[in-house]
Amino acid sequence: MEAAEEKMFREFIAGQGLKCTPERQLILREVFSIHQHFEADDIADGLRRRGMRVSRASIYRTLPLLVESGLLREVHSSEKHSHYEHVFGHKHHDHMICTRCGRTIEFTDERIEGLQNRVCERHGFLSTAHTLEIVGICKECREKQPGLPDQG
Amino acid sequence: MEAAEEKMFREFIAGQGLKCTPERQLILREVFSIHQHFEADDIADGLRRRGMRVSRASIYRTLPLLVESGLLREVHSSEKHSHYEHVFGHKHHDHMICTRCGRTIEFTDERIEGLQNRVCERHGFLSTAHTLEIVGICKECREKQPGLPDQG
DNA sequence: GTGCTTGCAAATGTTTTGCATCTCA
DNA sequence: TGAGATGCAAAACATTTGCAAGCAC
Repeated sequence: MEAAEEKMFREFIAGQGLKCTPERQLILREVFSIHQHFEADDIADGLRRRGMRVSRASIYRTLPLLVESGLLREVHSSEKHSHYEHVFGHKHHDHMICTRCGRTIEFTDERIEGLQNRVCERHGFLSTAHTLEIVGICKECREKQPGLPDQG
Repeated sequence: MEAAEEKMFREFIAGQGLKCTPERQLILREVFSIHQHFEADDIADGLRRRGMRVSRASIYRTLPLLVESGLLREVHSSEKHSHYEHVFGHKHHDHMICTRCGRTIEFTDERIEGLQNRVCERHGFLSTAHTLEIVGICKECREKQPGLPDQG
């Protein structure tokens, strides 16, 4: 049976008058087989490892489609190249990123979400997505290195 | 009289055992003469236009120093290359970015800030910075094109 | 004087694009 | 059958780096 994200993508593709090619399906499956943040090259590697050959160009052409369709979103503002994560099948969440160890901690806070909506309403802004990233030093790294300041 | 940001930078530079070169000062001044978001190339262009020659390499080497010193921060998660904005002399704020017209609306919400700090405390995370970007469609664009959904 | 900096040019790495060929709808 | 896709290789960019020469401290 077809995965729900494949159905969604298929519908999006059709709705745009585009075509559902085997390459796009392979990319989609690979994308949803990775349960963490990834970049274009991870998809290329993953497919190659399984012996499926899809050109980088197609990957770079497909990822924006997945973002447009709402299945993916871009994350990680400070990195040099684009990173993505699933949207579909994952509850919305935000990130805390540790600058010491690189760990990413996901969190959600309904009250923050609510206040964001209020801000949008106040400005007449129709929100389609948002990204909240807090960078700093995680608990483990702080414990490893005492003497760091308290909450800044 | 020397601008406050120059003094801060000078102190940071000295504190790191680095040197205060004319190139670094030119870059700093150019950075603080731009009152909007910018990228490395804008600095190169600006300096060139005024007949000051500083190599791109020096700009790329200096911007990270300005970020480290706390005078700049990186913004714009979805763009391909790094964008910056002043921190010094500007109250912290977040962004709403319109996908129709590209407009950036700055806002602050003390309650959101407060909740972010709470989340950090709860996770034992020491926050050094954060970025909140809401993307969507601004009031003006919505009014120009009725029929868009309400708050999504 | 020494070590950090600079500029240049070459290298790197990611993403985009032109084009001939192919294929889904 | 025709618009849209693909793969390839080249191009386009942004950013980094090695190195010799220069300059701040």
